[in-house]
This record gives sequence, C-alpha cells and structure tokens, in this order.
Amino acid sequence: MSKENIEKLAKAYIPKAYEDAVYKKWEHSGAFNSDNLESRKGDYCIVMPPPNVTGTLHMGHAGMLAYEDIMIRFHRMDGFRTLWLPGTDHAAIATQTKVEKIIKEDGLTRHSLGREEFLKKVDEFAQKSHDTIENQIKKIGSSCDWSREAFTLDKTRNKAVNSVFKLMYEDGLVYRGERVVNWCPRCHSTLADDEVEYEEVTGKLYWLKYGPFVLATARPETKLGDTAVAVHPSDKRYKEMVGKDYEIQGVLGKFMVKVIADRSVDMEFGSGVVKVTPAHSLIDSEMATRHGIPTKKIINEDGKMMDNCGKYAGMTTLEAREAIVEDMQEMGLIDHIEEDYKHKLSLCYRCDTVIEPLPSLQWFIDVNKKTDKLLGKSIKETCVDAVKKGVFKKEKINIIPSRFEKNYFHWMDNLRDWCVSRQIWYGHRVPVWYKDEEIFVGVEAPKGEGWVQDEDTLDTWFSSGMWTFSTLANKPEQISIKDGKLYIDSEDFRNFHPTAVLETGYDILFFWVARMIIMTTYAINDIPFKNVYLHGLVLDEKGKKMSKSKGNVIDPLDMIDKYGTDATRLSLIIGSTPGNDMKLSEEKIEGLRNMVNKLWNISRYIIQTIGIDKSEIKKENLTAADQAIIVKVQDLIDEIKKDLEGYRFSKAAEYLREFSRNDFADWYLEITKYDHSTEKKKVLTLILSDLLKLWHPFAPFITETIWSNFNDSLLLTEKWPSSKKYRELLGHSKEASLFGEIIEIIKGIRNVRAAHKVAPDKKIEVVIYAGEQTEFIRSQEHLIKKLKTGIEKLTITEKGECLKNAVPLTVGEIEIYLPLGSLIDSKKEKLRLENELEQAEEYLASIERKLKNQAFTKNAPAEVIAREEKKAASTKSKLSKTKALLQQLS
RNA sequence: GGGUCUGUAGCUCAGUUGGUUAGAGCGCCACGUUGACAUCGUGGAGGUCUCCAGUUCAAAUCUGGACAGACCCACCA
Repeated sequence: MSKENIEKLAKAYIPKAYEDAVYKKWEHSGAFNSDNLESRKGDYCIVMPPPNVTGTLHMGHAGMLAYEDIMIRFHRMDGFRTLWLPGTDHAAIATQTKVEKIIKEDGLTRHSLGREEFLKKVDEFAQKSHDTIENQIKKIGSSCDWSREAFTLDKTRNKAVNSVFKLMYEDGLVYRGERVVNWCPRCHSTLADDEVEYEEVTGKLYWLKYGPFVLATARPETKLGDTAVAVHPSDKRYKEMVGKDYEIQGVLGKFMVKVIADRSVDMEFGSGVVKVTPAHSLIDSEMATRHGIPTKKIINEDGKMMDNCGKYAGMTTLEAREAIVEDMQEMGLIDHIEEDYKHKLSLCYRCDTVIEPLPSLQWFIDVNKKTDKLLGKSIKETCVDAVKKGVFKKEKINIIPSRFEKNYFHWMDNLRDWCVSRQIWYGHRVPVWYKDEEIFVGVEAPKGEGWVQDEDTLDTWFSSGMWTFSTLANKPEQISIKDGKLYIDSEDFRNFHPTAVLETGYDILFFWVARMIIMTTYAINDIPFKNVYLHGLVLDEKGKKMSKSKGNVIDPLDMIDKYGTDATRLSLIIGSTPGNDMKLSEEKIEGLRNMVNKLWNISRYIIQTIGIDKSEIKKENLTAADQAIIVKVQDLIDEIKKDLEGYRFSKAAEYLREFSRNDFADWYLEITKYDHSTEKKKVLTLILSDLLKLWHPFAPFITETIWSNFNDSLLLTEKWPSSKKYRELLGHSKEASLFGEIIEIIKGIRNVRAAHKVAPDKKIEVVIYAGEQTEFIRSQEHLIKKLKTGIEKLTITEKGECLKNAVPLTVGEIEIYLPLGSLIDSKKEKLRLENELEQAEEYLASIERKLKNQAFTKNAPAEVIAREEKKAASTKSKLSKTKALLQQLS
C-alpha cells in the first residue's frame, strides 16, 4: 500500500472525482465485450430497450439501466459470458413530429423541404440526440458493449425488417386493404388501436328527427355519410321496420337508408336506434361489412368535409357540426339537445389531436390467419401459448410479476389485425414496389424500369418487434431468407438468443413486449426472451407523473452531479418492487449518498488505519467476534445471491445496507478497536473485499474506486463471492452464536444508562450472573467494558444474590445488575417494573391459553408447540425475577 | 361496462409458501468531539396491519363483501 494511495482517500467520497475515469478504465479493459469473457456458467444476454432518439434520458431510463446493469454485472462476476447490447430507437412519429416543430421556427415544413431534404434534417437531429443519449447511458455506469450498438433504423435492422415483411406477405399474413383506421389529421397518419388515447369530455348529445325515428348522436355532421340505421334484433319497438328502406330528410336533400338489426346496438342508449356512418366509425364499418351496406366517405385526411358535402365542403368537422345543427334547427330536424353529455374523445397519443376514423388503404398484419410457419396456428394463438405453456420446445416465457400475464392474455385475445403502415417519412419504407397493375414485395428494389416504391413507412414497433434477434446480427449479410424462413448467421445469435431477460416498463407490455413475441415467434420460430422483468414508473414525491409542464422533473444528470451515480442508482432500486410505481424525492437520493459515503469511510478505516493483509486466516486464532461476523457474511452472501437470482433487487440492496451499517460498521468495526485478535487485519481484508464485490452491481463506481486502492485487478471482473469459502474456514461455531448474547448485554447496559439518565462520563459498576456461560462471558469481558457501556468495575460470576439498589436486566438465562444506587429513580423504576410485569403476565396468559387448547396441541406442528413452550418457560422465569425485584423496591 | 393493483408507524415502503410480543429507511425526541465517518454515533417514542364477515388450533398473510385510491382494456352512436 503506497502512501500515494492513502492520500487519495479523502474524508468524504467525491463521486465526480472518480466516476468518469473509472468508466473509461472499464471500457478500455474490454470486459464489456463478450468476446473477452469466458462462458464458465453459460451465456447471459440482455438487449437494452432502445431509448427514443427524441431527446434526453429521464429517471425512468436511469432506473431501467440500473436494473439491467445490476443483472449484467452480477452475472458477469458469477461466471457467465454476458452481453448487454445497447441501442436507440428511431421512434418514427415522435422524432418526425419533433423535427417538424424545429424547422417550423424557420418557416419550413416537411413538404416545402421535400422527402429527401427533410429526412436529412431528421437524421442530423437523430444523430445529435443519439450522442447525448450515449453519454448519459455511460454516466449511469452501464456496462454495455458499445462495439455492438444498434439502431432500429440502420442497414442491418432494415434488412431484417424487409425480409420479415416479405415473408409475411408470401404467407399471406401481411395484406393491403381499405379499412377504417384511426387517423390523426395532424400527423397525417394512421395509428394503431393502442396508440389512441381517450379523454373524457362533456359535450352535447343531439336528438335528431330521422325519418320515422328519433335518434341520438354526438356527431350530427356525420349524417352526410349515413347509409343505414341500426337497431337491436330483439328490440320490439322497431321489429316491423327491420329490412325496410326509408327516405330521410337531410340538410342537403333527401336520401335513403336501410334499417338493419345488429347485436352491437345498445337498446338502452338513446332511443335504441343508431345511425350508421360506415366510413367514419369503426363499429359502423364492421356493421356495414356484416350487412353489406355501402360506405360513403365525407371527411378527408385533413379532418375536413369533402367536396361531396355541398356547402359544408372544406369546413373542419367542428365547423361543419355547428353549421349543420343550425340548419337542421331551422328545418325542424332537431328534436332536442342534451347539454351535459359525458363521453370520451379519441386522441392521438403523440400530439393529442382528435382522431378521425376514416377508410384508408393500408397494410395490415393478419393475426388470426393460421399458417404453416406457426405449425398451423395463428399469430394470436402462438403468442398466447408462448406465455401460457411454451412454444417451439421452449419453456413458457416468464413474466415478472406474474399478474401481468393476465393482462397480456386479455390483450392478445382481443387483438385485431395490426395496421403497420404509417403515412410519415421517417422510418423503414414499406418494401413494396408498384408498376401499373404489378406489385413487387422484396428485400431489395426490383430490377427494371418504372417501379415506384410505396410512399408509406412501417410502424416503429414493426422494427422494434425484431429487436432481440435483429440486433444479434452484426451486419446485413448475416441476414437471409432460406426455405421461407429468416436465417441469422452470426456467432452472437447462436450464443445469445433467446435472450435471458427483457427488462422494461409495464407501460409498454402491449406496445413492445407483445410485438416482440409476435415478430420473433413468426420470423425465427423462437421466443425472444426467457423472462420479462417489468419495472414501474418513477413518480415524483407526491406520486404524480414527472413532466416538464408540471415542473416536477428530477433530472438524473443533476442528481448524479450532486450526489453521484451510485446514490442515484440506489435510490431507484431500493423501495421499488416489480410492476409497481415508485415515488422518488431528492431527500431519498441524499440519504443514499450518505450510505455510499459510509461505505467509503468503512473502507478508509480498514485500508488506512487497520491495514490490508491478504494472507490466509488461521482458524484457531479467531476470536468469538471474528467468528460471529464470519457467520453473518456467510449468510449475507447466500441471501444476496438468492435475491439477485429471484429479481428481488430492492431486498438485496436493503440487506447489504443493513449488514454494512449495522453488523459490520457499528458492531464489528467498533469491536476491532478493543478486541485484540491477531487475525483482524485478515478478517477485515477478506470481508471488505467480498462486501465490495456484493455491492458492486448496485454501486459500481465507489466499489471499483475503493477496490483499486488495494488491488491491481478490476473489481468488474472479479469472481462473485462464495459462502463456501466461509463455511470451510469456520465450520460450525458455537462461539459465533453465543456472541449474540454479548451484543444483547451491551445494548441492555447502554439502554439502562440512557433510561436513568446516567451522565455519559459517569463510570458505573456492573454485576453479571452468567450461569453455564460464565466462562464465555468472562472471555468477552473487555468488550462489555469498552463498547460505550462506561463500566469501571465488572464482576462476572456463575450466580449470586439479587442485588439491592440495582437495576436488573436479563439476557436469556443471564442476569445482569447495575447497582446505580442513588442514580436510580426508584419511582420510575417501580413503574417500569410494574409495566413489565403486566406485559409479561398478559403474554404468558396468551401462550398458556394456546398450550391448553387441545385443538392447538393436536394440530400444530411439533416445532411450533416446542417454540411456544420455550416462550412460556422464559416468560415465567422473567416474571418471577421481576416480581422479586418489585418486592425489594417496596 | 370488464380487468388489475394498492390500502401496515407522521412519510416512503418491506413482510417469500398462514405460527415474529409486526420490521427498515427518512422524520421526530433525548444524549454524544472516545483510533473511519456530524454525509456520524448511542438510546427512545410511535402501529386495534382500512372496515366487516368467514375458513383455521392459528390470519397483516387465505376466502367473500364494503369503503377509499391508482392504473389498464373496451367504448355508446
């Protein structure tokens, strides 16, 4: 240990002084790269959920990275060849929208720029955003393999996307059709069903005079597109009218509608009659298909009334609504208007614009068609099986927490054909080319003249659905189609797929996790991952979502700057359970900074005050305290491993905190100041080393920094501690278990001193009757005297008389007296004893009631009964002692 | 309308398959310069585990119901 190193250990840990250098050291070591790791226990891979290249990372990302880094670091140390594959997501609509906003400031639009120029701008933006994100990921300490970084829109991923699209087309799973879709007039694009959000609003409900009917509608302007009227088949009121045609007076003249009977009509709502506008309502469109009703489109892609709407043409739907209602009122076509009608508006999840359902020619994935590729099953069925019982000879995908499996099944069961084409420019272009009546679907553009590629791009989830396997291809050439299947010819793919865990937020279970299962089972007949670990949302301290507009955002980089990465990471792990949201406050991070600093000082004490000694521990020289701490470490190692393997990260970190502060610092370290063990240097070196290893996945920076002070190696690649080593060193130790009583005795004495307000510098006398353990307790006399008990004279004998004017204490069978004499407040002491007596009596009574209960003694397991009997016995002896003491007092 | 989750100390949460006189962190109160640490230490107060009923020898834990809150899905024209 050089002097230089000692000087490095400042009084408090300053994260900023070390973090960046430590990360560089890790990177240069090559240990993030799986090529440099051995596969002693197997391969372990996590592909990082790619952050959107729209901006910067938030606390949610920081938490995600912390979880994944913990899993990766633990498995790396535990002997797995680990690969954590980083990447970013092009996030089609989100990114395009953002760039459109930016260029708008210069008075530009994407149309004024043209496709090519606009995409250049988006790429520039994406690149800049990507660099920021990469830096942030590093700041958080993520031990991912940057040499394999992927982007959802790069060449390799494009090859995968085009190939899978082609395969699906050939299998008839992808088709083009004119269907009513969710249309965002602002984004000018379709949206998938689950990209639509709902907001409750209070509007008006218009009751229209509609031929022979009166019916209610919230959207009178759609009357221009009505082609039918529907009633419920069992509605007696309208039975006679079903199947007949009626002439309806409209604002633009008369038109005919047919009356149809359909089960989807709610008899309770309104008058039980609903006007059918097949072009602008999903439900209506389905009804129209069932009954062969024609479709009349009246609203265009800008959300405006079309030319076939007479004088209303060119108005927005809202303007048209007002105008039409006014006209209808004049014509006497409105029965009445309900003012307080609560209903939900469909909004675009990206820009909150009201969705306009309209018919559009789009590409869809058929989720119900059975296909040979999936052994005669449909996408839907396969994806349900993958989580229910396993597919393709793989075990079922395990979702943590398991309750989300129910949500998954429910979503899958109700899944409709997935619209995958988007009318935006940024994204994977639909790999379809047209020439007159011909259509070509392929990985590359067809040869020959006159082919024009489809203008649309693919839903961003189409490409991110392939993320686990597309990222394991290192270059486009490794992806090919053979025998109607997708082949990935790479070492990484063979080694690491299916991946071990997908760690992500529960909020994208449907958006992403389900899509990955869809794409992977179809494309490569495999599951994408064996486990799914779902974390919750990071909320502010009041439980509200963090958002810029609310001003309640806690920025991870600010916190890292202020309190260090380790503290920030811990704040996101501790107190968080899978699938549940967590509240975060700056105070919490500050508290964990204190914990991290404690670890620093523990190490500082051992390294510079005690000194490092890596030589072998001689068992025969171990003191009772040494043995006790060794047993504790042994249990700690077992517990941490069990918790990490069981995804109980918070529990593991809490266990570590508890051990480090309480068992190790407050007790053992204090003990070493007075316990003259010849082995203490060695024991402390061993425990510190293993403690740093156990902490490392959670707090990588500080542990590596401390480690470098007494080791030449990198902690990052050290072997995970084994409890076996401790077990072999110690074997069964009676002294270790007895040592707990020494701690109890010391605590008891401190407690009495505090209760009787004995001044801290006042020395006292203590008498202990230790019975069978006299010899052992005597051997620990020095500790009892020194550890903040302020004892001047300590007498330890086997037994003796009840002392007068003394405060009594019991620890198991051991009796302790503190003859404090005049320091004792006898009134208070009497009260305390009476209280104790009462409690003990109640307690004993409850145990005896139990023991007398035959049903209990008959049914309860023997060990439970034995425990109760033991409790009864010790309470009895305590009772009699307390009674004796009380008598003495009075 | 269908579903999921949550309700334990002032606050944030643990409590694995039913058997602990119910735990931690923060906060609070009292005290403290004892070989690293005031970003610290010692001690303490504080809970009828939301309520009701049931199963059981035994319930914070299992079942049913009520109340309160969060979220997801569907969607009514």
